[in-house]
Amino acid sequence: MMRKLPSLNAMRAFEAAARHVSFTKAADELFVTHAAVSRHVRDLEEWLGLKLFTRTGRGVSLTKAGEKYLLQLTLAFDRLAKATHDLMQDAQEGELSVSVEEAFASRWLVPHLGGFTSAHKDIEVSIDPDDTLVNFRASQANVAIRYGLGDWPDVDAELLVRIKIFPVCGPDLIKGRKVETPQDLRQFTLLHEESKQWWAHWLRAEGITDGVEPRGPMFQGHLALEAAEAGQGLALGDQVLVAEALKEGWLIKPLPGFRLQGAYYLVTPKDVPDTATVRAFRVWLHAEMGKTERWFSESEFS
Amino acid sequence: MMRKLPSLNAMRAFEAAARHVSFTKAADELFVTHAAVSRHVRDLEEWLGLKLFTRTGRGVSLTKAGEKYLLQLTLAFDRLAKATHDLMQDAQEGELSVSVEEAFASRWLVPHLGGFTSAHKDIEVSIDPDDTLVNFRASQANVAIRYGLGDWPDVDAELLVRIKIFPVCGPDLIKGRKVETPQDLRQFTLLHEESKQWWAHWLRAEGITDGVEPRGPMFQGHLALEAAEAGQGLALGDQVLVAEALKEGWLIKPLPGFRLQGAYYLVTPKDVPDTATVRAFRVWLHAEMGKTERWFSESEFS
DNA sequence: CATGACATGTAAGTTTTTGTTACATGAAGA
DNA sequence: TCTTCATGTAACAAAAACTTACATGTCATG
Repeated sequence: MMRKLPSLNAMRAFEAAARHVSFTKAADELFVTHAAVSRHVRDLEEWLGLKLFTRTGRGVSLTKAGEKYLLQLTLAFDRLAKATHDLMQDAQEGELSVSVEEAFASRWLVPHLGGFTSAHKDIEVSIDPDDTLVNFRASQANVAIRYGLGDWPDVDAELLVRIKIFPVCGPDLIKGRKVETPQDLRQFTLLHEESKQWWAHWLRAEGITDGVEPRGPMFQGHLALEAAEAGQGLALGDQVLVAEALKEGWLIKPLPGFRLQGAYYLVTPKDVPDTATVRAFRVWLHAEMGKTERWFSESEFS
Repeated sequence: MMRKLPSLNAMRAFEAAARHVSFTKAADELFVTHAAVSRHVRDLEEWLGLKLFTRTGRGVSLTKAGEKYLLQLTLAFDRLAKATHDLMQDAQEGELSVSVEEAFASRWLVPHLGGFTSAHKDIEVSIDPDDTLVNFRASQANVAIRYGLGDWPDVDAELLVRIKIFPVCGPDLIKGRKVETPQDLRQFTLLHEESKQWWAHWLRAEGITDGVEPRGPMFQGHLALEAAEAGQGLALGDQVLVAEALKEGWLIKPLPGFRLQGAYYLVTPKDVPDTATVRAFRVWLHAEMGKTERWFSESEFS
């Protein structure tokens, strides 16, 4: 597919001059001097080997060839301009792709997202579950929500909420049993999540050095929490991920927890300004997360 | 009509890269290095504020936005290429506009042109009668045929035929009268052409200093010759313009003439190479003019 | 697993294109 | 005839485009 094309800028200058039948008006439209337009048209005529304008000392008129060319060039440049405008319009208003951990997706984002989509009917949100930090260069995601310290390289990260972790389990698991101290967990199965070694942290924070084994079944993503809801043991959850389950009574919080250094962050490509869509999502996310936090701090689980 | 457009070259580079899904192949097609393509695509993505490709370390794949954009850009660039190609094709093969003096047009070119057009059915010839030397900048003419010394500025001029002028008149004008010396013209009306003061030249060349008035009715273009054919007097003609009339007997040549310094030239814009059409016309013109010259030199009128 | 091949990314420097400025020319109108 | 309007051109300046050299990452192969 070899296209033989003259200078595209010269073609553009010709098209404007031909449309206006005036080099001066074309220059105004293109924000250059008339001399630039004159130069471009001359160069184009030379390249083509034929005359596009006849000159009359005080202006120009189109040759027949020039008229034919104008018609086609206008159509082509219109198409380029429309395609470009539509593309940017879509990006502004159309699609938002969110990269997020599986657990966060299913336990917080999906249950809450209805509020965002109903308030922004023109935005189509797609959720890209990914337990690794998004590589914005290799992904279509516009934003990511990620647990961590926020110090990832080459991205901008804005803190959403600091995390507290605590044991949770199904309400039937400890019915009729005494669970008042961390030592009381000895009799139960501790459910672990693969990517977060939080049980060891919790036990250490509670001063437990022996008697309670920090080992147990290993689950991917939010499956540890689902196993806990199914009565298979105790898992460690954070207030964001278990808020709904606590609210509904699927999980209870038998013992206190502690605040982690980590937090959830909204992550965007480094130094890339928000599109309107990303901006809207960012604003909504802060507000909605604020609601979850307020609920939790005012609840019996706090 | 303000179109907001990114760098056209960047769009072109993107389109090629997207079509090939390869920066390297696009670079090959555009005769640049991969680095230039990479730079253009990066700049375009930045301008648009969205990603057109996802990068995978060993190559690229198109985003959905990139796919949409490719579709439109291919259509637009195809149109630009086709319009350009068609235009040059037409110029090569389609149309020839010849600027020529009225007399030459009606007395030589039109009667002979059928040979050219029947041998080149794809070329549409238009004749632009103009008694002044063509200004190629302000005219649609590709070529001109012009009498003169060939030293006009800013054009290329190629000699076609040197001119001889001599008196001609209708066959009935001198019937029963003696016309053997220039002095014998005293009894007749001398018909003048406005732009060429040839009678004075002819009389001087014949050594006539008195007795024959170099004044008479003044005609535009070839009208002096037509008046001569109509029996209104004697006109001075050249072998090219009067060949047909002598051949047909509409004019006779009662007295000899002499060779002028001037000639007919084929005139083209300066330093502009022939298109195929102009080339074909040039070749034909030389051949056809050669025929006229041969006929004249072998005839009783030479 | 190491290495080579393949492909894109980037910065600095070079080349080309594009644009500006100043002056020139020609046509139209008062 | 003079002024206004519009395009043309050459020389110079600025910006865009391109190249070179080096870097990084992925994939395939031995």
